[in-house]
Amino acid sequence: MNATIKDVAREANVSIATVSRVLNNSAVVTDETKQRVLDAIKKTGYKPNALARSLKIQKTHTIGVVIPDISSTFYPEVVRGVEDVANMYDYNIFLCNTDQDENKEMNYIEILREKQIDGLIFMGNIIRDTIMEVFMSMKAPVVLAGTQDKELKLPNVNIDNKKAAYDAVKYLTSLGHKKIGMITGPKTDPIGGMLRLEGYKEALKKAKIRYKSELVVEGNFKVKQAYLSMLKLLEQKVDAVFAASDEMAVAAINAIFDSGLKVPDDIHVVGFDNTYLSYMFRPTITTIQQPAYDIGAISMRLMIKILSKKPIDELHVVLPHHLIIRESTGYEEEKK
Amino acid sequence: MNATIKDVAREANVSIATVSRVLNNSAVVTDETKQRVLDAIKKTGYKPNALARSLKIQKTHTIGVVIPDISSTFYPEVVRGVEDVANMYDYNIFLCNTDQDENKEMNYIEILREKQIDGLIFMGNIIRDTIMEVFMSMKAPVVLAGTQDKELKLPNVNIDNKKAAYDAVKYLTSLGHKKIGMITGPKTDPIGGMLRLEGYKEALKKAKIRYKSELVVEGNFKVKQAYLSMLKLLEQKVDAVFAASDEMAVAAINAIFDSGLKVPDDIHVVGFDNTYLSYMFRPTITTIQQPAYDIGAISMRLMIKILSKKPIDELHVVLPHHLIIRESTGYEEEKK
DNA sequence: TTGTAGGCGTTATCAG
DNA sequence: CTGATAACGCCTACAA
Repeated sequence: MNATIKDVAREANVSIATVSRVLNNSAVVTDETKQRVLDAIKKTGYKPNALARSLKIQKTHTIGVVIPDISSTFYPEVVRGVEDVANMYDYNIFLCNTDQDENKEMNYIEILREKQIDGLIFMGNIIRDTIMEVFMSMKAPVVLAGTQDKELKLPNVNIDNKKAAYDAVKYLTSLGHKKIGMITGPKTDPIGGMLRLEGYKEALKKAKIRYKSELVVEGNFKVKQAYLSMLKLLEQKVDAVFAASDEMAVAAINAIFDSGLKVPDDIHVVGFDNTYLSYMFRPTITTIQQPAYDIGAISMRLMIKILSKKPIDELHVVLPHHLIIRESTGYEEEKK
Repeated sequence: MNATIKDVAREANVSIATVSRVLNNSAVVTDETKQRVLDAIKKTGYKPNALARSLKIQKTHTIGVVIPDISSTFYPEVVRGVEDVANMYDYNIFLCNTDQDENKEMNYIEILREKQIDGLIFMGNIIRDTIMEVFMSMKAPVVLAGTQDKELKLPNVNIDNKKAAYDAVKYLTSLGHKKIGMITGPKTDPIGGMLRLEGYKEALKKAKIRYKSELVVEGNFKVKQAYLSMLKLLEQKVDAVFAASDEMAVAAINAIFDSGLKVPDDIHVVGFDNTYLSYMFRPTITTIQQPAYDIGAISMRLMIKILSKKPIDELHVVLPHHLIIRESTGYEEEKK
């Protein structure tokens, strides 16, 4: 059995209150008794029980992190960002993978509430109404990372996805391309399916290119689907493609390559996310950099602020994105 | 304020004991009162407080997962494995990134103990003596995933790293290569630095090739270092290279390529881990598949068994590895 | 400066 | 079958 505060008290010949005091230096204790307590702690090998403490003070210093899938490309970075900042402020994180499954999401949120998390950082492309309801009724604050709810009621940190897509496609038009295809995320996804598509359309409009629906195919962020999507676009004889993720861009390039064409010689490709795939893959891929780590870190920072009830200047943080130009659009990189 | 068991009791006109009973159906309760309680729960929106419960029953249904870095290639998969199984058995996981830093490791383990985790799954190339000491003195069981302690005191799940390296290099010798280089992990790493090197040596011996120390360079699993290491090996005019990780293999290939040579035409390369880099990268990379997901999943399964005090047939699980032959050693893959 | 005692929200042991 | 009540380990007025 682990030693408790009682054991320490007995050992040091003081009351448990005194022990508690030196533990939290919440009040002045004589140097002498303090030392006795410290000795007793060492002697008994006492470790405070965070459960009991949390129960009493109504804080767990724990936050829940709900993500689609830690084994995908984007999320590990953001979780790392969350965790680093959390650690900095002595918070621990519960990690939950949902696969964007509604039941799992619900279930986890329920459990996290029961475990009395102090806050929740949520990721996932879509915020369902049912989930939104729970969020609004929770006492623990919620921060959305890399997503947003329709009405922007919840604090969130994101990039400007529409503008980012706009920048990507604009670059393509600036290169003189007229027939630009796009592989989007699922239609139901407000970000990868909608905002980025809007950016694409706007860039076309700006370049006075008429939008054609047959040049847009819906992907699901998976390699296989994207590969097939690209095959369809090839039938349309596109001369450039904007994919809503790097993974889909890679799949697209492989499809192009396997069809006997070359990137960037015959077709230009732009991805999204700047996952390390985009620079490890050859040709290296022009892409939009989303600051994954920062999205996580800033989300957690925002959470800390909310938890400490500090005044918050802005509940919706928009982080900068960058277009990174690489070989897949014909840029010659200098060798290291 | 959240409703507590008391509120429910009052609402249903029963004692808190009865409420607790229906909550856990730990004893028979009349259907009628049961219904009253259920109604009261719904009405009050009561959620049990897991903290209080855990404090009482001395179990948190939470396990700590300590890993080097969730944003690296290998660990996300294994964490996913852990989490899936944990979820299956209603456990939650605390995620902790250590960067293999001793202080961080110590610190996290301390905190996890205070938070009363039921078990700990630990990853990291090296098990320091100081850490080992803590492990032995903890009441929560520890499982090592993808690592092992020198004396094999702790339960662990791994592949046979020596045999795996042996298989990789043997394949290279079977291809007729005589001058085979190796980029290892850090020397202090018992697995990536030692076991895999041993396997390399043994395969050479088996092929009656004399071991030359100048053909072995120490890497640190990072891209940059490996790139430079490969440059050194090129001076030795190796005709094949075995890298202790895929990332290092990719770096090696890039170095070879940037030096004006080609893979597999001029030099063959074998990696380790079968991260998705190895099949997304072109040329695709021959590698050893380590079942990352399974390592995580089985570790957690082992943990569950230990926690439920079931008889355990084997405390050291060895999972199968596979040599996956791809383009980097001259294999012509069929196109999808 | 230190000690006493009540309570955080549960579960579990007794009686009844 | 149900209700008091004592823990679980800690914090914190309130007293002394």
